[in-house]
Amino acid sequence: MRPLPSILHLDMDAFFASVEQAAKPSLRGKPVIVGGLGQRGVVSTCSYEARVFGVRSAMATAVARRLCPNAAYLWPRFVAYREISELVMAMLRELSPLVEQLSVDEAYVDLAAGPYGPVLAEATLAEGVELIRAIAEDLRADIERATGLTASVGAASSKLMAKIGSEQAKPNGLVLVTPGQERAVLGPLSVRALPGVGPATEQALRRAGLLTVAEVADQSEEELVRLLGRAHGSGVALMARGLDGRAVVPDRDAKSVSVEDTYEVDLMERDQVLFELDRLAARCVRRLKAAGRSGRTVVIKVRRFDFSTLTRSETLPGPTDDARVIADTARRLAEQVSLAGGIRLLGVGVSQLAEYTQEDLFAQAAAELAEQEGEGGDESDESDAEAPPTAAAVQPFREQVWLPGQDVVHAEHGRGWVQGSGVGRVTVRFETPDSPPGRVRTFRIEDPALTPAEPLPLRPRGPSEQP
DNA sequence: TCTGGGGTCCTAGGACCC
DNA sequence: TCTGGGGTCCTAGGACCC
Repeated sequence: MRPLPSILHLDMDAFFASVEQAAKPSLRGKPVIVGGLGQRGVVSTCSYEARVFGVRSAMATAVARRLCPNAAYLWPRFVAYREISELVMAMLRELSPLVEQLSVDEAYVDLAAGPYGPVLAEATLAEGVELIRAIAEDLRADIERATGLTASVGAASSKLMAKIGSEQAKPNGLVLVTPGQERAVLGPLSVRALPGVGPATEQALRRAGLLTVAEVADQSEEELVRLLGRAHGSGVALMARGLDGRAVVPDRDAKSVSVEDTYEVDLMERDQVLFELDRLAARCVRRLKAAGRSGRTVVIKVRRFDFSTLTRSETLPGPTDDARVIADTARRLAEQVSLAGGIRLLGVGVSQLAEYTQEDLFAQAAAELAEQEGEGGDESDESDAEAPPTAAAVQPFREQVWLPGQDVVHAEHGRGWVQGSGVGRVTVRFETPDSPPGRVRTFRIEDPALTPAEPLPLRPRGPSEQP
């Protein structure tokens, strides 16, 4: 393992909720809960003020509402989060070309591969540690200046310890694990602190009387393989001893693309299921094409009323990105599944992805052209006739839907966000990232003066607003 | 109070081939 | 007439992560 703690793990603090507080001045210092707000929604992220009430990520929103009825409940604004994420990731890339992004708000950075690498290579342990500490603190300060958001950072000689470090640093902190201190830091922690140890592994270890990382580290690898299986057992054995030689690898190509929907009311009818599979297949194909990929294996996912979940898959002779082919395969797979009791969730995915090279694109375009010219309108007419009625055909004029948290602009009152809506009214708070907390006004939902808007960039907070 | 949506990796059994 | 081992691919399910 490397002699200096030159791997950083950066994690934005309560990311979605913090973005909302930065964008919406009236929510600063208040409990904010971001997630699905429907009957079957779950919490994505909640602010630290909400955590005091026991609210947690992945909790049913219905539970959160009982624990913290006075919080602000907001739908996620992914466009805004992605913009800020790109800003932060660009800052990380200035420290090293080796940036491995784990999610929208989390990444590893290998400082040894960047501009500080040569200096670090010459440094003593004490010098190196101080330089890395300074780099990490500068980074956190830069991120806060640029976005108004705080991040926590762990620095260590391995990914494992850097991640443990950032977890311990939260919120708004830095923890640097000095090389050699790994086992001392890990030992007292719960086994759950190890990445890859979830509820099932925790239970398996608990049945063997192992609760802490130190207790796991005292077991032989053979014993852990016996308890947890080949790959997982040896992985846990190494991690518990603080051993982790994994390299920081900049982002790999995706191996699958999938989309899924949980329905507010369980689907009972076969026709409904087939219709939804068509929509999901179309969405999946849009994402596939946007990524310039095609796939060979089509998977459907079905979750029943009782939460039991199954998948069915079929591997095609060659890769495709054709919506018709994928939808037809999904429908065929659905015929193998009983609908009794109702369907809560449907998903469509594609794996065994292939790169769509230029050649493939031309080949495919030529094939499509030949198909259209050769076969005429017959085939497409037929498949259109078989297609179920679309939502638009059934309900051509959908009302404007106003989601809590959504950005809007009013012709007279300017920029604001939707605080809530119901019974034909929508309530808007008029404020922007750099305004003081704003006033609330209520409109008819079809008020033509009110329209959806793009998110505003976050501005750094002025000194007077610093806590 | 009731469980999202997007992924990754691993395991195991059966088919098929040599 | 009975009996092989190994490798690869496909399918299904499960654990885990954010």
